Amino acid sequence: MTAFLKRLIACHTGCASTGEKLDTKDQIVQIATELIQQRGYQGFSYQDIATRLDIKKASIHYHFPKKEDLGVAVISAYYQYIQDWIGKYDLDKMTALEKLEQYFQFFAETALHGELGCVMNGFLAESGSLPEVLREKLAWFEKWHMELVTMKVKEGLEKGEFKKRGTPEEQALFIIAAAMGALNMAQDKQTPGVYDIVVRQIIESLTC
Amino acid sequence: MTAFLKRLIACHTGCASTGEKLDTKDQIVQIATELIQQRGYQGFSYQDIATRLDIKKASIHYHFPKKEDLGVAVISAYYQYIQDWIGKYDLDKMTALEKLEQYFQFFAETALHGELGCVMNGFLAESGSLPEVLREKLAWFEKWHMELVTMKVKEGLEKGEFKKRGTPEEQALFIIAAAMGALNMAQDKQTPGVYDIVVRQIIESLTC
DNA sequence: GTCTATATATAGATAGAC
DNA sequence: GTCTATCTATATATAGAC
Repeated sequence: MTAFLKRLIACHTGCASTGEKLDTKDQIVQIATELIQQRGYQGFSYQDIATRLDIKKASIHYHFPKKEDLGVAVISAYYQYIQDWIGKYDLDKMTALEKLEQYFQFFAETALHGELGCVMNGFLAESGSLPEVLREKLAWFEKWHMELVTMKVKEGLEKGEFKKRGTPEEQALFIIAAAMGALNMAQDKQTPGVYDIVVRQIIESLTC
Repeated sequence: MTAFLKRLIACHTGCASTGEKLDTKDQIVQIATELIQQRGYQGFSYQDIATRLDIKKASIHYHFPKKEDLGVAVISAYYQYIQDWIGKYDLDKMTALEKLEQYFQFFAETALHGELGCVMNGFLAESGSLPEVLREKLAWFEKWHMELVTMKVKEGLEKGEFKKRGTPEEQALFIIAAAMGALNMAQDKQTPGVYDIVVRQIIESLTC
């Protein structure tokens, strides 16, 4: 497990006892991530973070002069987090389906299995009022995200594990949309286990 | 076409020429809906609406004393809008698939086929900071939404139009998640036609 | 029903001391 | 790197005149 992952999980589970000391800058990114998942980008303030860390707002401006700098850092960290997660596995020994299941799993863990929303949704839902630099970073992430899933779909099709429906890109789009939508729905706590249910439906529709 | 639908579309297409005069209260709800789709609930202010209508903030407070009152009204209007839409059709003569396609179509129209995001996502993505009354209204809407789609799935299963995968509720959850996710993804303008692509994938996975 | 005026709180951000 | 102090803008909301 990578350092950032440890930190993210440590924070999500109560900010305690990983034995690893975090510097303030990382802690800020970590807390901002969580707040964006709960409230969206505009829904958190430097004061919220300052209160949690028991420091002052001005200290946060030292690390991230503008709020959009922090927003960009959150997306970068999230990207790195996923890359690290993937790096943990021996991809050569896995089937395409196992790789896709792994994808669903880390997607779920970043949201604590529905306790929090999808990080990207916290930005996307407000994209009409996001600063340009954030919209660009968001587009950059989503492009990479699409490529990641498209690769997995292509592999599954080549190996005959997945059923072909439209182009691989279209199937990837469908997978991402369903997974993101499920994480978002999980937030209103109406249907426990939405995410797992939706993931099972996606896999079934891909394989049989 | 119902009055509200006319109004909503009129607003979305430039607030002009339906021949129908709207009262201020309806116009406020209309504009708030659009702003929530673009920026989320916290992303718009009474000032934004006042500027568009060329009135003062205080006038909006007359109609909706608190912002959460306006938020609740937006959800109610959206519910009514969908009900009215459904009422336009002769449901007896339609197949289950046609009914589902109709559902996807009005879902798309409320978001101008991807020009705007999903109304509910504008709330859901920020649910961690929503006033209690709004969270309740949101849950009420989503419960109804689920029942609506579940009914359509059940009908399709009974008629043999849809393939069974898990329970009808699980299939409905999957359909809603994918559709909502697609509308949200459409906002970053990266992949033109995401919504239509995803809808086609959903239908294919249901029927073959 | 809309206005002016105002209250109060909080936002993002900067300057400069330690 | 964190602090105090402060600036400026804007948010939600209310009171009372027209």
